[in-house]
Amino acid sequence: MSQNLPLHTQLYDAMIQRIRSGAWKEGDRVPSEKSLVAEFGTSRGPVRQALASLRAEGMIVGGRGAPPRVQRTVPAQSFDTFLSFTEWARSIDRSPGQRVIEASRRPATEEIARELGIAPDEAVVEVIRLRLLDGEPAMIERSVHPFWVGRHLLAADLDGGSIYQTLLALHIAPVRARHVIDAVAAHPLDAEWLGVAAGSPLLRARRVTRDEHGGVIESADDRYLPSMTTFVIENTAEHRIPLTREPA
Amino acid sequence: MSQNLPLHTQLYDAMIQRIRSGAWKEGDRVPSEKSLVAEFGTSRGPVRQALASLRAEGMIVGGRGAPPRVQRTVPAQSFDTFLSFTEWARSIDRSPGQRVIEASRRPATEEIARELGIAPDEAVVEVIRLRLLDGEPAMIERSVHPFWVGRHLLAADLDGGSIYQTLLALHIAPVRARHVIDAVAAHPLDAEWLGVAAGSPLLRARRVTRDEHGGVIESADDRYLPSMTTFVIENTAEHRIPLTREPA
DNA sequence: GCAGCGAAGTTGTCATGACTTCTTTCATCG
DNA sequence: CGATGAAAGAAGTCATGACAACTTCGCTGC
Repeated sequence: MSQNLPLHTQLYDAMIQRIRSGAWKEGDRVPSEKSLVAEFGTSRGPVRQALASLRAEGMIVGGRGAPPRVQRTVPAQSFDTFLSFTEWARSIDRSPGQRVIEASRRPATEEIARELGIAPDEAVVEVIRLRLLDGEPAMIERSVHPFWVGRHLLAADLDGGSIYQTLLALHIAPVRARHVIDAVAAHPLDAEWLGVAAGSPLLRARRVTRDEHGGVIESADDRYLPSMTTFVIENTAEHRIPLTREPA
Repeated sequence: MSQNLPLHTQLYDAMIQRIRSGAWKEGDRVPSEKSLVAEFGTSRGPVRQALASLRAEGMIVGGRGAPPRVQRTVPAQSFDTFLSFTEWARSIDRSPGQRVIEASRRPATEEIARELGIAPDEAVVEVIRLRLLDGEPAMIERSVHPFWVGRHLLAADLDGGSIYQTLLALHIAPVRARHVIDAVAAHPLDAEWLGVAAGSPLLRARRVTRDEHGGVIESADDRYLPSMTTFVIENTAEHRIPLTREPA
């Protein structure tokens, strides 16, 4: 499969494989570093680096004199999966669906210009979509893109494909995102699309996605039906994660 | 201050200090590993380990041929700060407050028994508190503890101290937590305490906290006023974090 | 003045060896 | 038979040395 990857990456992949395949079961002790070194024929460095990666994801815990144990067999969702509704739905074996409510080009308001890091009145492209999970409404996604990104979307087949996939094909790759999560009451229009009463509580995730140079690719406002979707975060005393509780 | 800590920990602390003090400014290049090695008089290992920790927290980015840059000067909130309302409020320079609405001992319902990993009808202690930020209502916290934990709380000065601090003093230390985040409509009672209309959207975080042995210390249901508090998460393509979007 | 190229510097990766600290296990003693 | 303690095993920590891959910057030629 992959021959030119660093050793520690190959080891990591091999270990993930064993955990997923059940060769290393949940609660099991992982083989000792010494035996792993012997098996893979490397030095201790790469082995420890691979184990450290697993540990950082919470796949294994413990150690300090004793071999670590397998903690979780389900890995944290990758960046892709967390950013793309389509990828996510597929990863949990649900069929994604969507209805484009609006796709328009317009000048940026002052607020949007600030969020996207562009000048006011520069053109932006706004896409509003209703997202479905197994045919049922799950969330409303409102995303605003600067024109250099958005122009590709106006031309694309929004009903069929995923925005994320479309952009990837154009080598516009998101590498960093910041999510602000809170709750809002459903606007009458949102409520109609989602099939709930106006004023119902919705879980809102506002997202700013950036490319490798720090340029903003999109500013999105996702409103989930809490009965369909939740966010789950795990936290340990050892590992700080980029999660903060902030005053509004 | 600390003399017996591992070298890489000391280096990490020193670097954090420099970032916070502004010696290393945001956007700056971090000194090269070679110069850090020379300055601290260690080998490259501990230096790289310290840098790796900073990187895992998103404090520095880049590298690969070029010295890394300082990305963020505000560290991710520590486990303590994220778990304890009191600690959190203090860390953002707001004064925490609270009113105990209820503190009671009762037999566990089936659902609560399952969450806490105890037998149904075993005793549990439930504490319901209104939490204030600068005197204003910010959230309602409902926490349920197994009796071996809760009995200390019934005896403690709940109005004055923090549950977290109380438990720490008893060597009951949370080390792992799982948060499920969604949105709910305010119950009439909650609404009254929080000073909003019944049915208003609230940001709900359900939390299960465990000790080092995996035993459940508390199962909590926090309901935040979205106008007072939000959760912020940062995500990069390189680092997976224990964050998932899940179907409800 | 600008583009392209090459050298130097820096980080990524890996091996080896050694010591410390903690856990586990097992044998021994009460 | 249980508790205690010693020994063995394992992970944590650190140093040293080396090479590869990448970035940056200055120099040269156009």
